[in-house]
Amino acid sequence: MTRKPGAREDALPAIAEVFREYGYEGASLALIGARCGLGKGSLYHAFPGGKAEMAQAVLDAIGGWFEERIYAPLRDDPDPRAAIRLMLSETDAYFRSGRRVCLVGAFALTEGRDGFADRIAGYFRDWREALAQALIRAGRPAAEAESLSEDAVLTIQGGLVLARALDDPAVFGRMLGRLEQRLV
Amino acid sequence: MTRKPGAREDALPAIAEVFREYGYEGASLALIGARCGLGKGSLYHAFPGGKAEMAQAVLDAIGGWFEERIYAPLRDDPDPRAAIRLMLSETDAYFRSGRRVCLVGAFALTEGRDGFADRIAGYFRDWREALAQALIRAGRPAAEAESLSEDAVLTIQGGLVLARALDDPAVFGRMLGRLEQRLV
DNA sequence: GATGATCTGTACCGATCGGTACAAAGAGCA
DNA sequence: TGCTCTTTGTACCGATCGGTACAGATCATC
Repeated sequence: MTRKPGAREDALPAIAEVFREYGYEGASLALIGARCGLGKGSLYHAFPGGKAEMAQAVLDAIGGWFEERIYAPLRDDPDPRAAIRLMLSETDAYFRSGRRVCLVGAFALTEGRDGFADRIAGYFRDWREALAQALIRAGRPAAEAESLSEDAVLTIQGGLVLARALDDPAVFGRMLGRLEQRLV
Repeated sequence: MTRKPGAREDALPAIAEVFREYGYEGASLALIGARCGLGKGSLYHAFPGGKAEMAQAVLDAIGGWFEERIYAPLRDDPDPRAAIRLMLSETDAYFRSGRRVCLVGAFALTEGRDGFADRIAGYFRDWREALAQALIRAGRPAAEAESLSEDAVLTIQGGLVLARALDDPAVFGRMLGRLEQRLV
């Protein structure tokens, strides 16, 4: 009888997009409801914890997506170089070649004291560790892999900030190109 | 008779800090007033345009600081390598070695449609251009200078995001170290 | 001290915030 | 068709939002 889990998953992408565009504070429930075509009743039925639960669910969904599509191959793919190239192409696709902003990064800059800090830190920590592992498996010394992976994760975030700030998505593409040279 | 300009300048650092911590939407006038010890009356006397004017004034102040301390030396210092090292040390100091967040970057991720977009874009464009000029004067080919300067500006922003997300300021220091290797 | 302009604290405005209450609507089962 | 439980829209809550009005405090000047 319970369609609840389905409704939750259906609404998540729209909610994520609102958070992405307006930030946590700027994303009002009225806006969220309008964007995913749900009244407050439905919204609070799917997310009894309100706005905070919506944000946590969105962060979890994003974390799950990256874990499955990027981190897991980075750790497990028998060809680590292929996994790294996959990471770059999936990253390019996910962020729409720089036209989309990283919600986790945006939350990191403004929020943090709302119980999101753990998820935010985990997202970046997992990314860095998975990439470091792939680099080591590709034959890099451990110290170099640590440094390179931190640099890569941070560079992607910076690329998103700058592409958005200059309103020039091409920044993101050029950054990915340089990253590929450094990584493979 | 008019102490207005003085009061404005005095309040700006506190206002900037509130915007830095809470973002534009999250920074309420009550919070701003409390933080700089000014009532709404004084606040609106100094900034008749309200919150938006406060934000613009803060962005202008930040832009002016960087112009004077970083961009101008980058363009004019007879020793471009020294100017680049100065940029790195001033950047480290300004962002408190990664403990402070870049307000311009934070605004770039969430806002933009409030008339701040020009100032935000200008801040990064000026930085990139000034650094490219220094690199060219230091003997780099133009194409390489363009690429390196874009990479540097974006890397600094990424370092701030990651340091904040992981709650680990050391990320910022390591990033500056790598940047110095690439630039000089 | 008196005067006139500047500055500031307080009260208040309508709008909107996140969140709750609840009754009507919808869906499965008999 | 009745019955039950889930789902939804709407009205509403107190709190707070950004912003305004304005009276009283403060100050320079004479």
